[in-house]
Amino acid sequence: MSTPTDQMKDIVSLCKRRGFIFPASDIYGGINGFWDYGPLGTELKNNLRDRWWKDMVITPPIGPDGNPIEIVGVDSSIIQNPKSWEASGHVGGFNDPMVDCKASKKRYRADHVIVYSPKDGEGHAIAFDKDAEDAEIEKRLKKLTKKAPADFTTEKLDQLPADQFTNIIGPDVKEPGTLTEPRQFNMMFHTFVGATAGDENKAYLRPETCAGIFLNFKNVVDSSRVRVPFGIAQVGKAFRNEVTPRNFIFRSREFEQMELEWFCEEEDVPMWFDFWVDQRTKFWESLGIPKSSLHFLDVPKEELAHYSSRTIDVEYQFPFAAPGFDELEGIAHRGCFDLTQHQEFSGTKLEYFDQPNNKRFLPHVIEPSTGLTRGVLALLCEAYTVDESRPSGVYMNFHPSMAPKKAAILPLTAKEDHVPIAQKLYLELREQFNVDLDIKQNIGKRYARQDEIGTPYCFTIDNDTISDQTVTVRERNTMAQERIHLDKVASYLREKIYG
RNA sequence: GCGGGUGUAGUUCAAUGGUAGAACGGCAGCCUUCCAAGCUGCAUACGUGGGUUCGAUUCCCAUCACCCGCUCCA
Repeated sequence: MSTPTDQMKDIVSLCKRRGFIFPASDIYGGINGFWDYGPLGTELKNNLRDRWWKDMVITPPIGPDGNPIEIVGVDSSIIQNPKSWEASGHVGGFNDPMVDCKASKKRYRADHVIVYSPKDGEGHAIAFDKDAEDAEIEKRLKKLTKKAPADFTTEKLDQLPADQFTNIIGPDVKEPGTLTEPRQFNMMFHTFVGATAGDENKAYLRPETCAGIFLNFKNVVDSSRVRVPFGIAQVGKAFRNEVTPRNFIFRSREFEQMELEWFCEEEDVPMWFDFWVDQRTKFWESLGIPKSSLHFLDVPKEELAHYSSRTIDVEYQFPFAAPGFDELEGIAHRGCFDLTQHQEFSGTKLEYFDQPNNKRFLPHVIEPSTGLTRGVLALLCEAYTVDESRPSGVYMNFHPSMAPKKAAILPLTAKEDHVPIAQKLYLELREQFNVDLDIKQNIGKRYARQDEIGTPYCFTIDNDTISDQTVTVRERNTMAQERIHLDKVASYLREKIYG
């Protein structure tokens, strides 16, 4: 019986064996939280990225009014003026000092620990979690110090100097001195702009791509003739110093996002929100992710990010999450938080002027934001199909439009008669499709190899090809074969991939 | 960051205090008219760094990476 863990291991090793994904810096022993994309993984990732870009920017969906909606793209810098991250809330929210307790092995946010210090300076100070009940506090204080709450002053732990920590009894222990010094956990990678390193030229690698969209909102409006409602799309790398990178490329420290910021009027938010949830669902389904593998989580109010009043997470049933789901995409109503913040911090007016109605306002934003690299992982997991009955034992059931290789051209033998025809077909097809020409070894071995990298079609040239100009098409999932004319191969492929 | 586990070829595994084998995969060739056939040959590994030892892939320590459980995931 194959467990979800086994399945992830199998997927990871197939990815390495066939050149989808490698550990980054592999020959140096790797580096935690980073992965490299090999020849096939790069094709797969590009296919997903290009399809998203096409669906957003080149052929955006038809809106509720029957007309195509308007979306333009940008490609912003990974490093921006550091003030932009103060405005977005990342500098404040991403830098929480944490303390560890050596005895209880627990970790606390320093500002979430309340310390009761005795007013008379006698005895130990007692620490509590910020959510501790009054009765519980009173009881524990009495037990440990025989004093009442009124005999103490209270402060947050991050307000106290670290040299006093030796006198503090941690929230989950009975002896003092088990709390470590507060440590900064910088979720944002930082770097320095220019040759000298110092606080005055400190900068950050973006922890999300969307900020670059908001920073360019005015430039796009001024230069592109877009009118609300409209969207700005961006694909790019983002970086987060995750505490625990886990689950292959699911949570890595360098990853890639595909984000759309949809700017609309506040009163239209509910309509557009539903519109985008629907559109994004259709997107994943069209790539071969069945609705049954997806789950839609209306994020509870208390778990919403600081900027959002409503978020729906589109979750996928990753093997490591089974029987649960984990986040693939988030569709968030960000209100006008970002434009408001950037307007305030930058001092630049970002209001949109609606000329026909002669009004100025900050548009509200719906943000469908998905991890490109998480999407790749979902495609890999979904495609991975065990089939003991075939030589490879497994095949990758990629949707033809996502498959790294669309077809393989295989001369049945390496004899002189078959190879030239195969080469000619290959040279024709590669102008339109990413295809392989594979001449060596027996045909079964070559089919098996293509199965394992998820190539949906193989065209085989045999003696009949010489006499009647037909080739065998071998379909990956069914292994069924049919003959079609050489002239029809390109249109056949086009129909299967895009039709 | 904590606790537990693992680390031998590209992959999956084996053996061993006296420097390593297999299967599959890869490459080259023979043979092949449709699913890893058969035959021949070739290449490739003890994560890294210390220590113990005459000698370490094996024992010990550290480190790194991966997996599981916590923690974290704005």
